[in-house]
Amino acid sequence: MTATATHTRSTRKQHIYEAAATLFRDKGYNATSMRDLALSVGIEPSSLYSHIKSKEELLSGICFDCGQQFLDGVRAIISDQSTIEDQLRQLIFLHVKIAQDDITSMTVFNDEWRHITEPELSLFLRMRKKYEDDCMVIINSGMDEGVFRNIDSHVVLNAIINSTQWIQRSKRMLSKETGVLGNQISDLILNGLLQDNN
Amino acid sequence: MTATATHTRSTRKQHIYEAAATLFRDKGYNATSMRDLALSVGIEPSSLYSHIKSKEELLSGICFDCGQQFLDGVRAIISDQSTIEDQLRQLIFLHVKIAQDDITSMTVFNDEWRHITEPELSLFLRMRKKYEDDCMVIINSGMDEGVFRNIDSHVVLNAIINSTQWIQRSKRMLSKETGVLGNQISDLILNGLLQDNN
DNA sequence: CCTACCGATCGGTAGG
DNA sequence: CCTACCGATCGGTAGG
Repeated sequence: MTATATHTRSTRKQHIYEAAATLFRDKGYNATSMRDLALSVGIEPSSLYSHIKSKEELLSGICFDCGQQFLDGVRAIISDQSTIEDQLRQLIFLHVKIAQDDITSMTVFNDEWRHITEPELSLFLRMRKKYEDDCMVIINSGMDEGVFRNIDSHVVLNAIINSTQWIQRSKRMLSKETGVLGNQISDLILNGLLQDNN
Repeated sequence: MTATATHTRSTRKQHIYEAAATLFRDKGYNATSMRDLALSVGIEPSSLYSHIKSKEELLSGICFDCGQQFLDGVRAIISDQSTIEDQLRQLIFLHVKIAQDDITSMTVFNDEWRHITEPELSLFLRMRKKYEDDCMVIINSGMDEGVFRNIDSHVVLNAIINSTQWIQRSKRMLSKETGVLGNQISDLILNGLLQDNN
């Protein structure tokens, strides 16, 4: 629904966004120059400005798009009426899937968002907070129902979010099947590392 | 043991390193100018070069120091002869402690190391790899002994490393007592989120 | 530790 | 989409 949402971009604009996401991922936002980007797209640096307003617009556009993917995902999970354990599994799968499929957006979303400036920064942080709150609903429900143990919910939230964040940097994990990897991470978080001593 | 190890720095040099670590943490390496740093230290930009060789030296120095802390820590854990479960707990405590105590170095170590250039970059990556290998020794021993369940050890390693990484960005977690927070994270990773159904 | 200064590079604009 | 170009800022050096 944002002004820069994917489906409203022309093909060329889309191409520029994807090249920018790749460069931001590899070199970081500040280390990527508009000349780097132009070279990667195959036009002169000044020609970029026929398609985009500024370098900053690229960054915030990428971050908002990725954030929207997470928001849509968690809302679909909450509204479908599975068991709480299953919802937590789905939440982990959502993270694994986005990390594997949308690798350029994901790294920028995780690492480079802090270079967004106001007023977009506040909007972005609000979006991120809304997402975390939605995740918290699942975690807290599980504790209320007695399905989950009573651990500081912030610790749990961050364990989930961060246990999938490194995937994007590991070739080994990117090529792993989403279902297998998702189950391994879910299993670790839900059942723990210790062998059951029955 | 590195040439830039903390104990070999003069007080002024030390002051510059700490100011740099804080700025790199807050704005990122590329967005921090030597003029920013000079202002923070209270001298003219060019005067910085009486104490340090280059901006890059600051970055790699900070990263190597933090890496050394981790290496020393994990080696102490391995060489002391506790149970495997206890060693894993100590490993998580090590991460919590460094994240809470050495907050400026830690963020730079986690986020900004990729701006190190060769030949230091290779050295840094080798150091990081050595640390991960040491951690793997603990995880794999636990699985061999049958104490830990058989989960992809890379998944486990990253869950541990990343489950403590976010601490540095949370005021709430920085002010929490190390022992309490360390136990909560250890408990989650060792026993899982699910309530035992006895 | 300072003044003075350098070449390189930056994001972006004018005008077509 | 290009040529030509701008003011600002960068990391770093010379010389004292």
